[in-house]
Amino acid sequence: MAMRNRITIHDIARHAGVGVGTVSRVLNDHPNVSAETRAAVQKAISELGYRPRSAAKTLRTRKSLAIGFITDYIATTPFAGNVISGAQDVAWQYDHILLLVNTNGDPALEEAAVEMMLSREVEGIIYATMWHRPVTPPKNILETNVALLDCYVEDRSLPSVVPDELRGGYEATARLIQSGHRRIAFINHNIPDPAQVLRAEGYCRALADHDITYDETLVVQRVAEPYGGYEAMGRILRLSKLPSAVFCYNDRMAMGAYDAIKEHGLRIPQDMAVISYDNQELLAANLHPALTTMELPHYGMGRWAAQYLLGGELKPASPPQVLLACPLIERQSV
Amino acid sequence: MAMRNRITIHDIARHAGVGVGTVSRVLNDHPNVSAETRAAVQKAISELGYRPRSAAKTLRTRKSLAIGFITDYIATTPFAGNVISGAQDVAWQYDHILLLVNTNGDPALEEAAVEMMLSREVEGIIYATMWHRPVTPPKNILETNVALLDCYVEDRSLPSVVPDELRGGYEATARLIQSGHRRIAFINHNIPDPAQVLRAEGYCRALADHDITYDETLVVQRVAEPYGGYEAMGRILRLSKLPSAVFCYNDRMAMGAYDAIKEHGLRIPQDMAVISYDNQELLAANLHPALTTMELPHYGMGRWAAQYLLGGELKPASPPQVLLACPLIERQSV
DNA sequence: ATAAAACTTGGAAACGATTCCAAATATAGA
DNA sequence: TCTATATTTGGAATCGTTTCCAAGTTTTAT
Repeated sequence: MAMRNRITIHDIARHAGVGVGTVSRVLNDHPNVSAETRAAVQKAISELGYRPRSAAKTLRTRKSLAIGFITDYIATTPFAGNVISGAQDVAWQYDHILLLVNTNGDPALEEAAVEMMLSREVEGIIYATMWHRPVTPPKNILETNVALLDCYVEDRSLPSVVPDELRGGYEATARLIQSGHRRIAFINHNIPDPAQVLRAEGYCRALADHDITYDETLVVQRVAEPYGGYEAMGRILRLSKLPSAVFCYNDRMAMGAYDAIKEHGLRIPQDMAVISYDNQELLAANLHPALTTMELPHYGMGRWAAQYLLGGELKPASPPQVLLACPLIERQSV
Repeated sequence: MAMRNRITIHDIARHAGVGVGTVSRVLNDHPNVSAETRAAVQKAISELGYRPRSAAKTLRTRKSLAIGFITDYIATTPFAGNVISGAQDVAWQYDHILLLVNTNGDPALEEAAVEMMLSREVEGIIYATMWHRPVTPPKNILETNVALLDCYVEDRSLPSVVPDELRGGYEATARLIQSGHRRIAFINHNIPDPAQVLRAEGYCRALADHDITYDETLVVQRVAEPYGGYEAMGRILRLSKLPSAVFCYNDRMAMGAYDAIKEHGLRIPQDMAVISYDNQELLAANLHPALTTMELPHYGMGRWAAQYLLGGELKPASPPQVLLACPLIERQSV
């Protein structure tokens, strides 16, 4: 293998009887090359099996046709593939490639990764986290363009794309109300993070908009795992006046809630409707009944970030803070 | 942002009062540079904020310090992160970066991706699939080093790393036998693929090694989804002589089997032990009881592939076909 | 037919590193 | 002290493109 390809643009030029400038011109299809010349060069290229050396091009043009992608916990989440896929799809569309580094959240590694990417003169860097939160990226990242994905900096000084949690919380709740539910419980995460507070806010606003008074006994917070959901639901089911629906912070908690509901002898959705957040296919589609849930726009965020970096629009003075909608995935639990 | 860094090795040389060769030498810590000179150069480097242009280095040395990573369905599987993480960890250790392209199985895109990577003079390419199967990679991939990951070519002409399905099937079955089970059902996928046939083979051998006669009524094949597992288990539970344990093709089928077992009024593991394959955390850890399963060595395959490409050992004449063990993850279902 | 404008073309210079060679300097051995 | 050897050093050549300029050719307008 690896038979080294030593053919250069000069060989092509000689073989086609033209100058190197001309070869370069046809390679980059510049105008102002006569049809015959172009054909001759094309022929030489295919005859000699020429392959351009991208390092030489990058050196001369200062464009690497690459964007960096730095992420934290890629291995521990099923969402990673979607965001990478989104970024990759648009990168490819612009003839760019993704330089990927996974850091496991190690700041030293992050900084080294950025340094490596700067050396490679990337067009920009996507800094992605696997759950929505504020971050402080290494400062050297400011030497190129950045797009924060599923995260943001507190002072909003960097462009960012995150899920529209508030609207998601609102719409989930509204969906329940629309089905006739008036007494709706909310099982939330017990640690404040953007998703936690914004979904709660959405829940409240939806209630208010439909003249349902907020009942604090209906919202209970636990750890965001199935057993947390189970506990929370258990508590709710001990209430004297039961709700007819529940909105869960995520699919994992909903999974636990399912168990509690079933153990309590209630049917889903007839006796208790359930809606949740994340759309972890594996889980949501396979629970009984299948779980209705708000999807996190991972693919879309990937696309947005790459598009922002490569789209070439002037970067506005104040960095955009984009919220992407979380589509409702209807299944059987409502 | 993007304040262009125009400092080169020549600026450093001038500022430090040395020649460019010397600067290069300290940059690559070659021996034969006096301590004072080295210090002076280091000083100049940090004073001027020099950052090497990797394109120039690559052009001259023909080493890009990068490896390609081509994969098919990255978005649709929760395993993608693990294999990328494995590859990335060793790539980084060798100061290399991953160039990632996701192709969704499109052969034209695959070929274009390889071409791009060849232009970039990668050290080698990892060609990874998301489920174990034979493949035929684009021919141009042969112009560099390749490592096939979770796949192989029929004629075994390319190095490959895959899970040791046979041994996994054997050990899963043996684990059940070790717990005293003698009548063991096997719910398998209904489409022959390497995992399907090899796990079945492992099951058979384990039985044979423990003098249990193979009973074909105990093995039933269905689609590899929860409902397939449910159907299969239903069929098994209608047998006049019930097994006391079942080995499932994957966690998803096991999920369906759980439902059937519970509906039939049996307890897991007391009345029916369950073991399966894949270790999809999200599922396996959250079923009740938590599922004992064989883990697919995704991280390990990622490491192996990158190590093979970068390790620098002479490539043996006959390409290695590596089998990686699938560790048993003990939970509560056996 | 001629001048002006528009296309084509060749090839030198540049991008920024590494590598090699020859020269300069230091060290050791006698 | 002087030569032989080892260590340091500077700088030209090189990697393979793109870009620019000047020159040559064609087309158009008058």
